[in-house]
Amino acid sequence: MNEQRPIRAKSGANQEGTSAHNRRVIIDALRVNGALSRADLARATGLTKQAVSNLIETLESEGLVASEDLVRKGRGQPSTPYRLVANGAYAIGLQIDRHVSRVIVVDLVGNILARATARVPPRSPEEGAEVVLDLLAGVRTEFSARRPDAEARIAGIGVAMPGPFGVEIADDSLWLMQAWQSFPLLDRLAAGTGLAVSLQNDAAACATAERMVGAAHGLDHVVCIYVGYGIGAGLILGGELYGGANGNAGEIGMVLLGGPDDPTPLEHRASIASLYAMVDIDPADPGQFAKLETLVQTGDRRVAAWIDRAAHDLRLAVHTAETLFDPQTVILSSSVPGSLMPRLMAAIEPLRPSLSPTAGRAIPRLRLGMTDPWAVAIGAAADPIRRAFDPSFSAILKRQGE
Amino acid sequence: MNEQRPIRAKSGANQEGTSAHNRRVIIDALRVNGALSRADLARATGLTKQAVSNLIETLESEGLVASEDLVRKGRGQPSTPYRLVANGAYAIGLQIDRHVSRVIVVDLVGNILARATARVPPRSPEEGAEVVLDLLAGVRTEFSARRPDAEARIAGIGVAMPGPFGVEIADDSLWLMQAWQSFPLLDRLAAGTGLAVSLQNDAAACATAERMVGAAHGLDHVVCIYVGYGIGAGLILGGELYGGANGNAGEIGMVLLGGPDDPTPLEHRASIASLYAMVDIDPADPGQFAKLETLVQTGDRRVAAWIDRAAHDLRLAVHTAETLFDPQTVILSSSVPGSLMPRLMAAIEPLRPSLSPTAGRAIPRLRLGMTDPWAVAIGAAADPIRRAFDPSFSAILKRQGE
DNA sequence: ACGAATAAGTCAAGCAATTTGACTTAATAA
DNA sequence: TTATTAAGTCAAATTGCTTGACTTATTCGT
Repeated sequence: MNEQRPIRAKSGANQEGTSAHNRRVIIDALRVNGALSRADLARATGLTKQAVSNLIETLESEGLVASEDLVRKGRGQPSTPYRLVANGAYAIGLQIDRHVSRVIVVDLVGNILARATARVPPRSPEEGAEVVLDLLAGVRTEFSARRPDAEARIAGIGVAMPGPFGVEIADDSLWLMQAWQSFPLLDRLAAGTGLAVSLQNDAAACATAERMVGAAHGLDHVVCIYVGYGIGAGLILGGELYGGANGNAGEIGMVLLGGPDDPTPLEHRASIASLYAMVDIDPADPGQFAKLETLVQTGDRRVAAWIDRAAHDLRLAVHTAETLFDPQTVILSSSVPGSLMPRLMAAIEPLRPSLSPTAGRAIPRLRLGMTDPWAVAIGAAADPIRRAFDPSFSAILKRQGE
Repeated sequence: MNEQRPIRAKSGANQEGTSAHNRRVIIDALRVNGALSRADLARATGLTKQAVSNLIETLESEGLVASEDLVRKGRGQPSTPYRLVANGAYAIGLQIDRHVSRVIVVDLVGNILARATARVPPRSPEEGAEVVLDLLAGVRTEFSARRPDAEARIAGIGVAMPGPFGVEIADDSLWLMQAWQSFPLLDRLAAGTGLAVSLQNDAAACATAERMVGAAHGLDHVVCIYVGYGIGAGLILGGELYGGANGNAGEIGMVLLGGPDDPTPLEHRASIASLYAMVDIDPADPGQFAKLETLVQTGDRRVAAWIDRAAHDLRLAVHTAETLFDPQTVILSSSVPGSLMPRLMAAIEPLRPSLSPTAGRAIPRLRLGMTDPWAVAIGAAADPIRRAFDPSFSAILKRQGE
């Protein structure tokens, strides 16, 4: 009769958790608002002046915030604004894409301090891991030389890879990524560097980047569509990145569009993979973006056709995202620099009417985010910072676990 | 130069919040697991034995939990399990649908204690409000007579209406609901009853019901598709109901399906409204479900055709929901009793392959939830209980606001 | 030029709630 | 019969927010 069914329960909280949360709330407020006085912070967070003072004192002693010049504004004692210290923390981002790996180092505010690229040897995650570790070591050495004693301030390594994770798909273009996924890369990286390592899909990384330094700055309900070699969406719901039950939420590339009898995944029409296939660009070619830009600028018919079809499908995808997530805005980000994405944006407009309010909006329904090969790497690097410094439910609780 | 841009910040937390959270965590654990000892609770929540003991003591003195008989299991002192007391709290649910209003009273555990129905006079929310208030008063009187001194234990009134909210839609079938929405019903109810009143859309209410006593019990990532007169989805993401930026998240009825050139909203094919239009049933007819059941049982061709088309679209909708939300399961609930929904379920299967894992699942990808005209009313009533007793991020924070 | 008003920020005691570690109680296993 | 194991209590310690009085610095009004 001794049923051994595990007991399911949420985690409790204690003072330590509230304190940690309040710390994060202050850091978040400073990131979103730039510089604030203790009194401002107290009003904005609902904490007492005293509680804020204590926290600011700690944060200042840790080198995470610093005061600026006194500000006189009307009657009363002048206030002392505080601001995040850029080099209060660093993080490393590692993007493993289908044809290239990128490593980047950013600071607490999102400034890029170092970066490096390597081509991933195909058909062998083992070899690839070596390459990636070398790359990391190189960047770290370079970074450490420029900023001595900053090593201790590295919050961790964020890894971003194309999703979905843990799914067996009969799509030949994905086999390489699956090999990477089944390879214990995270453990290897953690062992090889001594840092905390976390994994997310590339679209989620991009959303994190947009939230920290981009078009989603300060917003709490955002769908960030990322057009990379594939296509996916990063979800910020209620102020937190949402990953779903298995970390695969937002895999918009697999959403089926088109006729009821022959639905095709969005990814087949609106990914860079599909564009490259049409214009015969090798995705492993380092000069790919220059070549593409030339085609775009010269008005290549195939590019125009791709834009048309992708825009058509994306218009529907934006509508679906608005309908299901009811976000403040939808962001269109991409790994492709240059004029392709602005043109794609223009082709998507005008949007279909949806339940998204149109009157009196402060933010447009659709905004262009980063168009940068480094977007995902930046987001990957932003992830350890987000984990360490952003307010979140799980950060209050005793037993962590996102 | 005095920029008056408002400062944006999240809310801080304090001890009161942690304590409130821990209370909720314990209630939640008891709801999900049935009965647990203090030691069990301590292990499951991560709190210390002592903290749990203190909380249990309070909860017991408030009449929210009660001890059961000692349990001897192996060595050591026997444990005293505690269980939620059903009549520790009550809540009132009010569903305002297009042709009918329903009021229901439930207890903390979800038992139904009283209910009543009224036809809503069309074309006049003012009159309707009177009817609804009368209905409420009647039910409350009846309830109070049966359970004296329970009045003080009513957690509030949950109101559920078809969404979307705050949107101007040029759809003649919705004008009545819009009139209701623009009418200050909540204030009127609060003033007329002296209770806290909250509003949500019907699909969200249904999801709340499924989570409290139905197919989503104990799950934290669920999409609950509700087939009512219209169709919508209630979203439970990360253990909390998700409403989006404007409370309209999950309006799956407005998702466009079908050919790229003539996309039609899901609602046009997979709502009971569309079925009734095909089989000439009056949605205001009290005998509607009996009539429909007869048609279903006798194998009416029109019903079969509706099932076919609805199942086709729903198969796609389930796929989209799985792809975008990555839930543990999708639930199909409905206001229609009888054999229609089981048949619709059967027609939807087999599901399209998606990124939702298939191997080693404990829960099926798609489950049938409630098929009950009272489903939404039950969920509406569950909402005040959820607000008062379920753990949530906002419940920890100083300044509430979901 | 001066006092009143206003606002930022500090000080020190108070308080609420969890934690800690020792202790008591009650059962089973050897 | 005794050792072991586990539930639960007791009381002091600790943490971190709150409270209310106080200090400091500036502008406004006369």
